[in-house]
Amino acid sequence: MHAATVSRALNPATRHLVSPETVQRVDRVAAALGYRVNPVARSLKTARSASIGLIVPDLMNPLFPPIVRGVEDVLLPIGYHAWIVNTDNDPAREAATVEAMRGRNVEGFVFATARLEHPLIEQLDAADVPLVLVNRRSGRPDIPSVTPDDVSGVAMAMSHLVELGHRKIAHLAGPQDLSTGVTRLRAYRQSLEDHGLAPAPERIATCKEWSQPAGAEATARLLDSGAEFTAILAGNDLLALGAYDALAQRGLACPADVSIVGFNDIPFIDRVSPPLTSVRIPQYDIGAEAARLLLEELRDPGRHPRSIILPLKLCVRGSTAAPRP
Amino acid sequence: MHAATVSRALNPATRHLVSPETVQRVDRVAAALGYRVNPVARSLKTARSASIGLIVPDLMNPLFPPIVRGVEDVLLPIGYHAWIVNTDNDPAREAATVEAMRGRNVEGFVFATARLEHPLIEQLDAADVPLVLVNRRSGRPDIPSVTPDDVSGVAMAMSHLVELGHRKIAHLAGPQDLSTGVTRLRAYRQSLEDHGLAPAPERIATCKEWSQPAGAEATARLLDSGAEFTAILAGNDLLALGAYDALAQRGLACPADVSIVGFNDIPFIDRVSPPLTSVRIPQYDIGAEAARLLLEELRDPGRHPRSIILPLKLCVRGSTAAPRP
DNA sequence: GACGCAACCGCAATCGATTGCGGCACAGCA
DNA sequence: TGCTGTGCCGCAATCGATTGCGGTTGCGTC
Repeated sequence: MHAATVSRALNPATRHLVSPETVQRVDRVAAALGYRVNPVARSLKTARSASIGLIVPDLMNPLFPPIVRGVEDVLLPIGYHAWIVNTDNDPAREAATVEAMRGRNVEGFVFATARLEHPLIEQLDAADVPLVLVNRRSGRPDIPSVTPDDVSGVAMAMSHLVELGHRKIAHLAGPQDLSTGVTRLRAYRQSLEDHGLAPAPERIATCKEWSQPAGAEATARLLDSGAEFTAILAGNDLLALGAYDALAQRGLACPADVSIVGFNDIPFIDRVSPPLTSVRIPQYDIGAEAARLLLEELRDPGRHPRSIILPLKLCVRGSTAAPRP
Repeated sequence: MHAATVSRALNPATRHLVSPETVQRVDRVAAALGYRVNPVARSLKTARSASIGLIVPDLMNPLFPPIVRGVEDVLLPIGYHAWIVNTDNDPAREAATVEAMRGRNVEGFVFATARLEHPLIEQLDAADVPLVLVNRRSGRPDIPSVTPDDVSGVAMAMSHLVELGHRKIAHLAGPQDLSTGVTRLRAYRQSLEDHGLAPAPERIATCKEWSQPAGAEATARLLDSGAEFTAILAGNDLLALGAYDALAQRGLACPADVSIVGFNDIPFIDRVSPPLTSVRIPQYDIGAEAARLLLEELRDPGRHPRSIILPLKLCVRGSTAAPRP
């Protein structure tokens, strides 16, 4: 019994090259010996690994764990594994990680860290490395991605505020080097126009990062500038929490003085005080769809790249109310 | 120039076997060619991999991401990688994962999933696989672990309640197949005794899992049973949130009617209403210490196993107050 | 009975490193 | 001059699989 025959018998793809009796014999002996193929040796020979890299900026941001779960739940049943790493938004750390993963023959990547300008991603794409972006996109629209329908989400949030009677709506814009930040800001402007409201640049405050302190700082800036507004559309939930802080510090009440809408609907955000009205993003589905997309790419490398946009839902809670008359 | 020489020149541990001039020449050429050693080939030959496995029950539980970060931040600077997987508390999934990781030559494990009875962990330990348990321990005290000082934590929480004037204190106990659940329950009983309070079994409700619904269900059981209490010591924050729900459903107010103390101090728990008084666990440090412990084991396999207990801190917030007179 | 065709299996090369051992050169010493 | 010791380096085996190619076997056909 030669090793080559055993190899063929054990591999479903080559099993037909071996007689059924031999296959059976191999199976029996393998089971008896507790034999397992060595993935490292296999990977060395085949340059594959049954695993993909999952690049996340920071797992401590509650937005990402559900995405991770979505990816895992699609991959594990078919014997694939996801290799997860945090980058802390540090390009050097990201590059080192990607390098290490490529050296270990990962078959593709899911990136949750895309920036509009992202040389590493463009370089991988140019090298025909299968990859899918999640949540955020890069500036290159031809790279496959799975993202929320930010435009509709903002539109829903804005309509909600307008219906409540708000006319002066401020926006805490996210980082403008990220697609989410840019898209939501643009959608905010568009939405103002759609509702016949005048644009008011002084009601827009940009945050350098998606964090609570950044949100607080930006809100404080708005308040200090003397801009008038009765509601805030926050670029995401963390910024909204920061807005809570800034308002509280000024003795302003939410929603009595200012209504706030968040974005993402992260876990537990329905438990804060007041419960945050937020646009729910199907985080788990984003991860799952990304994994499926990547698997398609792996199976059929020449395929036309495809991107997916997932629908959102507005969750109305206690942070929004009609403005003071 | 033979491959063997190059190998030796590139490896810091064997570099002294090669003349300095040759080392320099190799370095130059390697840099010029952009040559990287192939980790897969190296791993096949050496049976090492510069990576460890990190087994987590569920990343969506906010307790775990900081632990993951702690582990990563210690490993990455020295060129090691952590390979993270969720098990969903499913032993089969855990076993499959561990199997896959061992096949890929991970050098050790950090387990955040330990149960008191845990055949897989005992089996790995018996096979001299380096491993460290975090957050929870197994029934075998000789297996290295990094855990919070649950006993002191419970004592602090209980003292806080007693000082406020509470005498009838209930406990939402966690799963009794987990060390954390058992230890905290025991510490609760001990603490009653220390304060000269009579034990009251009817004030203890056990939860099958660390989840919000389980906490709500257990609290409802306590309320339905007619047991008297003015405060609840919850086994962890999720159970405490569940208690919030159950109280609210009965029209009871926290802390006016019932004070609640949580455990873990997960992110954002200071933002719920009312902000939860909770025992803070140094999650990041747990992860970091575990990684350091594991690295020690790898460097010096014969070493005497060591466990670490980290101190806790009580964060007093709005969910605790003096009982109604 | 000779031939052709499949089906099946084994040989040996290959993936890219690591490492024990032996050989060679050169220096030091008698 | 000859011998020993040391420092470098290369040979070849090895890790454990995969795979192109060629050889063997068995069977059907003329």
